[in-house]
This record gives sequence, structure tokens and C-alpha cells, in this order.
Amino acid sequence: MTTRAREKKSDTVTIKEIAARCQLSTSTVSHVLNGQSGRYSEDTAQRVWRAIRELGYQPNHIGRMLRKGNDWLYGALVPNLANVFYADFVHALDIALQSQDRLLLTVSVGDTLELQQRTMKNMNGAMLAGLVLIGSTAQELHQIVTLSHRNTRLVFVNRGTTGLYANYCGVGIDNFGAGKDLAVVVRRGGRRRLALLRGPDFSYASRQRYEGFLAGWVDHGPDVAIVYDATIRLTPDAGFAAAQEAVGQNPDVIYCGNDMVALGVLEYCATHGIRVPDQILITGFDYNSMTQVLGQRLMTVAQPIDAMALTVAEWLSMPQPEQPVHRIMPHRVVLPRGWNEGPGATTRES
Amino acid sequence: MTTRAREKKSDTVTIKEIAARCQLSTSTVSHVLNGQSGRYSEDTAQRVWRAIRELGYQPNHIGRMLRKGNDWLYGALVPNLANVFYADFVHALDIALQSQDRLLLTVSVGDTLELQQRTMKNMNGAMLAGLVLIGSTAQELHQIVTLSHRNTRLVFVNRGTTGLYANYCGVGIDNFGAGKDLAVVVRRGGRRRLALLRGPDFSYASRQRYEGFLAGWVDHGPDVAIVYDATIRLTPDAGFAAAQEAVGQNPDVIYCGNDMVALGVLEYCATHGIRVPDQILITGFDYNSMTQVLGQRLMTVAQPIDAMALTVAEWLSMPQPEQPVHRIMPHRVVLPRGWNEGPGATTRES
DNA sequence: ATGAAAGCGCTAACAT
DNA sequence: ATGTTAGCGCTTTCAT
Repeated sequence: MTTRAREKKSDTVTIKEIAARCQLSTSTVSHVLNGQSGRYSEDTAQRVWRAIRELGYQPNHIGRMLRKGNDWLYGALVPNLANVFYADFVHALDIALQSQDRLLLTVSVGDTLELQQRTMKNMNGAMLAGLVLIGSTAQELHQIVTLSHRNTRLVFVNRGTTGLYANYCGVGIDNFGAGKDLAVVVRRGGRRRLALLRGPDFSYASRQRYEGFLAGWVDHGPDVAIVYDATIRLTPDAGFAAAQEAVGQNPDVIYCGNDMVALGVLEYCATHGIRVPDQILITGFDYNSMTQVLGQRLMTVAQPIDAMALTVAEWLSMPQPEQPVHRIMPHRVVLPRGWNEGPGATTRES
Repeated sequence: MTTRAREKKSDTVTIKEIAARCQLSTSTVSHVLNGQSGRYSEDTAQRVWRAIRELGYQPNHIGRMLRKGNDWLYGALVPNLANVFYADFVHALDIALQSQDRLLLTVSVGDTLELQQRTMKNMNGAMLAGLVLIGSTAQELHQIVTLSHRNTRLVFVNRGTTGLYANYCGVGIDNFGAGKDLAVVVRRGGRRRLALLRGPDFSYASRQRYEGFLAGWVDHGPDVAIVYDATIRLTPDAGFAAAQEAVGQNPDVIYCGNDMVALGVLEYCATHGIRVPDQILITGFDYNSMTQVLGQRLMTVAQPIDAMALTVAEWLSMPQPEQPVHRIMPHRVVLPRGWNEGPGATTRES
């Protein structure tokens, strides 16, 4: 039994103990911590920092938050982290925020409505400084937005600029234009029999891409056919599963709602001896970190993920502007390795 | 100009306003909210709940947290969400926690030490109820553990049971055994020329798998060779890049540190007309949601991701046990589609 | 059954 | 330059 001094209720060091040890008031310590101009002497500062080091004091964000509001904890809502695009995005955002000592509370909400609602409620109680909503959720978001804490900065990614979204900052690509560009390149490659594996209609981006693609597709003459058209979940296994039926219709190009689907279809072709892209061209969307490596035989559309994440990070640390800003980022059609295109075409490495 | 009534400083509804509206004290409201036994009348409860609904009150977790400690916000540290295994794991954990109204603060720490340290500091200030450390980080974690908030429950995944880790709960597979099992199956398939693309040494799991594999490999006679041995980053592009040199040594099996690497190598083979697994067998590790679909020609080792996540979720909501628990979960060797094995072998679907 | 009051860790007016 | 005090939103003794 050693001396039972230090009978603190918890081992967590607070500002109070620093104050006690330095024979100062907590306010002075606080001033030192926050580097208020001439509100303490040089000597005091020394002593305080010393005590902080010695006691291993760590400021408590929660206490601070309650007092002065939160500029520290942000939230991100994504449908599913298993979609590599979302994982890439969140990772990029994470890194950007961490370098400013901010933390990102990412929630992979899945697709059951019940869970989404519970989660939103919980996030509302977190006094989040900002909330990023990325891509589609199963449900429209009136609830989410109204529920949201008044001081929470709201930012949208790839959700369009109309309706509710008109009132908030948003970043994204021109999904319609991108779909169209993609179709044009496909048509220029001489493909005529199209199979569509598109994303769910409740997703804004999915709809836009699909409609854009169709616009670009029919533009180029009537000698084309849509041989298959299905709406599927945007996962590799859904793509793999749907591929069988689609391929049965003998297409020479399969449009996929995103890269995850495209990878699934690609795998189907690989296991069935179908040559890609010669026999069937497969198009995806995103050019995520997975397809950058595994999708070399795919045609896809690159989104500038890092730039988008940086934009979001920037917005989050600024006050809500008078007029919401909508930033459309450049996209880029990525060709399969070895694809023959006329001059001016975008190549894989660029 | 309408009436400028309701001159509240913020729109956030607090317990105070509920109390005011019901002509009650805040404590009574709190009692109702927390369902304390006989501390309020039925009628009161009715009124309170009504006011809550009408005013759209949402409890503030931060205030509550400060008062009674945190049982709500948890943290997870992963090296990189772009590794699908981590994304899968975090997603599973997320879902499990959400269904108990808990939130997971996932941080993708990347591999720069500086960022890792900053992030740890920030997490320390968050009064986290629990912290899960998954897989390897570039650095050993003495600092992390000592810095950690006293009331934070610490849980490890795939970090072993020795040293520091002996003191905490941990879940994982038997990485050494799994590596060995894998090697045995490979050898039984008659492969003899081995190329190794293993993970970094600072990763416990990587080391264990590698050593286990070697143990299983040499066990089966001297007529085998290691034709290539490299340590690489566990990403598809690193795998793709390393594949060239490895393949140059003419192996009939390439061991990869995890599935991400294996996918990269697989893609290399696909673009170079190498038949997998006939010509070269590729082995991975994890059987993540990506390889479950795209890795059908791979041999790999399945980790029970969901079960592991559930174990973690369970631990997180329990008090730290007297004796730390170390749970070893079963692994399973997954064979390439169509692989010929004797009876008793594990098949792909199981 | 209800309320008054203290306090979680911190900051910021407002003294001095 | 330093201290006093109040209060962020909530829970919890302790009275009544």
C-alpha cells in the first residue's frame, strides 16, 4: 500500500488541475491555451505549458463544444462504404479535415429507412459543425434537412441543384453531360446494341447519367437498339448476376450505372470467355481507386474525387454564404487500354 | 414584418423550453425523458411528450455526455478505407452500433505518422466511450494507449495477444495458422515455384501470415523454391506493379499479402494473357466483399468479418472485463472456382 | 410527484 | 495580468 494521495474521481486531467498546480485561475489557463493576446504574462504561460506537459493534459472537446459551439466535429452520410467511390471520397475528406484538426463522423447508413432515420436523429444530437450528404439515400431528405441542427453547415455531393438542394452548397459533376459524352465515345466506336444496367431511380446521379447516355446514344442515328434495360443495385454482385441475362441479348456494349457494377460484369465476362472490350464494351462511372487498377479494360467516366473532397472541406470551414454555391467539376471519359480513338481523345493516363 | 416574437438566441430546442411550456422544472422533464420509475405522474408524462413532439425537441448528446459520461460515441481507427476489408469491417460495425443508437467515428488515418498522432490527440478529447483499433498502423501504439482517455474501452482487431495487447480484448483469426493452411492447400495442388508479395513487417497480421505460409510451404518437402520475395504496400496498384517482376521469375504460385494485392496481380495476368489459376495460382487474404465477386479465380482465406464486427460491438457495450478476452475466430480457405480438391475440402460457396 | 441546485469541462464577459 | 462568475444542455442528489 503506497500513499493513497491523489484521490481524484477520474484520471482525466482537467483545466482545473492545471490551474491548481500553477496557483492560477482556470480562466487564465484558458487564456493561455487559446493564446489570447496580452491576457497573461510570459512567465505564466511558461508555467502553464509546463504543467500541461507534466500532467499530460488534453483539452476536452466536449466541454469546449458545449460552451462555444462546435467547429471540430463534422459528419458525412454515405449509402455504403463498400462502394469504393464513397470510401475514396470519405478518405480524401478525412485526410483534409484531419490536417486542420477536425474529425469526420462518417456513417454508412445502408439502405433501410429505419436505420437512416435513427442515425439522423442521433447525428442531430451531436451538434455537428457540418454535415455532408454524399450520393443517394433511399429516401428524400426533407426530414433530414429540417431535423438538422440550425448551426450545422450542410453540403451536398452529386445531388443536383434543384428543389431543396437549391438552398445549399453542392459540388458534383455534370452527370447528364457526362453520360452524354460517354455515349458519344461509345457510338464513335461503332457499337450499336446496347444493354443497360442502370442504378435505381431514386438516385439523382443515376437518373441523370442514364438520361444523358440515352440522349447521346440516339443522337447518332437510328441504326441502334436497346437490347436490354434493367435497374439494379450498384454493387459488383448485382452486376455479375445481371450480366447473364444482359449478355444473353447479345449486346456489343453494356452500360453500367457505376464502376462497381462494371467490375461485376467484367468478372462475368472473364469467367465466360468474353473478350472485353472487343466483343463487348463495358462502361462504368467514377473511375474510383479500384477501377483505376482493375478496370483497365473498362470505359468509364472519371470524377475528380480529391478535388471534390477538398472543395467540401473548404466549404465546411467557412460560414454559410449568402447565396449557396453550386460547383460543377470537370469530368473525363476514360478509355480502355489500347482503345483506338481519333486525335484529341482522352487517353488513360492524363 | 411579422411579429418578432420568439427571440431565442438559437433555434435549437432545449429541455428548458420543454419545461417552460409544460410549467415544470427541467429535472422533471429529464425524469420523463429517462423513464425514471415513479418520479412523475402519468399526466405529466403525457404533457411532456406532447411538448417534445410539438417543439421537435432532440436531446443533445453533448450536454448529456458531459454530465454522465459517454455511452454513445465510439471510435475506430483504420489504416485506409480504400482497403475493402476495412471498409467492410467498419460498415458492419457501423450497422451494429447504429441499431443500438450508437455512433462510430471512423478515422482513416493513412500512413503518415504525423497525421496519426494529431488524430489520436483529437480523439482523446472526444471522451470516446470506446475505441477500436483495426489492423496495422505504421507505428507502434504505446503513445496511443497511454494518451487514451481513461474511460475509453479499448478493443483490438487482428493485432495479436502479446505485449501491450495482452491487456486488452482482442478479436482476430489465427493468422499464422491460416497462412499455414493456405500453403498446405497450395502444395497439395502441386505448386512448387513460389513468388511472395507480402505486406509490410510492421503489420502483425502480415508477418504472421507470411511466417505461417512459409511454415506450411517447406513442410511438404524440399522440391520447392522461392523464386521471388518482396515486401509491398497492400494495394491493388502495388500488386499490379510488383507482378511484372514476380512473373518474370516464372512462378506457378504468387502469394499476396491480402486480397487487394491479389486483385492487382490478377489484373496484371488478365492483361498479359496469363491463365489464372492454371498457369499461375494467386493467393490472397480476407475474402472481402470485392473478392467475393471479382476474385473467383483466386485462392484466398476468409475472415468472418461480420462475426468479428459483432464481437467488437458487443464488447464495446460491456464494461471492461477483469481479464481481457482474446477471441480467435475461425478462418476458411476459399478455393478458386473449379479447383480440384479431394473430398473434405472447403468449396467456394459454404 | 415535483423542484432547487450543483456540477460535468470549458470559455468569456466583466471585474479588479 | 489575473480572478470571479455565469452558463452551454443535461442529469442527479437532495429537499419538499
